Amino acid sequence: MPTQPDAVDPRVARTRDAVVAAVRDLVRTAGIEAVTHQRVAEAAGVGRASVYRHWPDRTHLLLDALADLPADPSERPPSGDPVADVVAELTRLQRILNDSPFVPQLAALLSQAEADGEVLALQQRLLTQGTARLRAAVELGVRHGCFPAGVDPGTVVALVAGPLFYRRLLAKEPITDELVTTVVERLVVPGNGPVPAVGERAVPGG
Amino acid sequence: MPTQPDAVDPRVARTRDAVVAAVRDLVRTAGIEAVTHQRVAEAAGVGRASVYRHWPDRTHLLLDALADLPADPSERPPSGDPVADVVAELTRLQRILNDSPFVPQLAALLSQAEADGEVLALQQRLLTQGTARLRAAVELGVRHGCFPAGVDPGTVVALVAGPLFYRRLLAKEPITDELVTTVVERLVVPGNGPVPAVGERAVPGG
DNA sequence: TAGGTTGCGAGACGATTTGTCTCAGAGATG
DNA sequence: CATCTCTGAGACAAATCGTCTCGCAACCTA
Repeated sequence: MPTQPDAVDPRVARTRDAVVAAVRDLVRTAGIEAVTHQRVAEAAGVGRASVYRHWPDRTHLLLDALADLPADPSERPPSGDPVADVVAELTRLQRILNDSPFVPQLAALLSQAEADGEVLALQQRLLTQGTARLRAAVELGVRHGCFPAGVDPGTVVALVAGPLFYRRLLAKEPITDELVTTVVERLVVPGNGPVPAVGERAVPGG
Repeated sequence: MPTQPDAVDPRVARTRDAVVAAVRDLVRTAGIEAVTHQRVAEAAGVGRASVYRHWPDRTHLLLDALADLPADPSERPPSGDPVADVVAELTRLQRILNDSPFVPQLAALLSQAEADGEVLALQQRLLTQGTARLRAAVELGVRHGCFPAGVDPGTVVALVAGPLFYRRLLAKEPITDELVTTVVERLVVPGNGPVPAVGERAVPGG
């Protein structure tokens, strides 16, 4: 009978944190292959039985470690200007994707989702919640006429977010300001809203 | 001393083909995790020792199985019209990505590439050769003024190919003609070239 | 067709890994 | 302080890994 619903034995929290951190580390440095109860236990400085106790199989080990999107300290409420909000969201995505530890986790997640239903569900949930604000800004922009009408918002999201993921996941290059700028420039209906500079207007023209 | 440099013992070819097919099957149906010398041997109907003989480790097993991009029967030489060529390439990419067996392989490749240098090299090579014609069309289009000037061709490639990969790899939805059309519409400099309808340009009669 | 070569499947083998279990002790709770 | 509960250590069987050997059949060459 727990005195408080949220009360967690500090020992449990300790092992949990150590293990999750170790799994993330392993995914980043040695690939998803390396995630094994044994190796995780060693890396976390934790008994092997303790790992089995809390995570009966690899999937749950990965689920817990990949479940959190990296927190973004610079989150701001939507400004109401669709273009500015899309730029803000893309810049946020740029920062997250350029942050190196995240990419191997993402790749592992995608790969694992292809074969594991539970991981697939997690991946879809993360994608939905990660692109929620981008989608909101896009829908607003379509209504305001800043973005082309008659196009499925989901298509627009793919249109603007896709290039960033491509750069980082496929081409394995950092996402430049130029890419973000170009993506938005290409999207905005001409004459229907200036494209604000990303940071300091990265590329002045040529 | 082989009489001919290309002469391959039929027995070797037989096991090789069976094993490569089995690995592809395993990646598709059970995930990259399932790719084990043992399971591959069983699935291929081949002795375990034979698998070890030709593929000393998992990496080489995966390399050989993932090395080939799916052949595209409808490859046509570039028409010289940049817009038409970009559409043709994107349609080709659309077909390849919508072909389900390929996506799990791709996801596995990306994930593995994060931790394995050899796989990374292969992935980069495949990407380069897979987007070569798209890049050529893009560069031509930039020179002709159909596409915005002053933009890095690599950026443009990310711009048009990214959304397709996003749709399939992240959103896990099939790539619609609408997406392809919108991607190209958004790219072409207004008034500098009509966007051909995707449906009409795709496989004739198909 | 005959003879030497070579890859094959089968399986033995020790080492390692996996998943489960027990147990004593440290740490948390009240 | 007394009572739980989680932990680390390690035992244990089962499964897997990587290597090896062997006899056989398929292959190539003459």
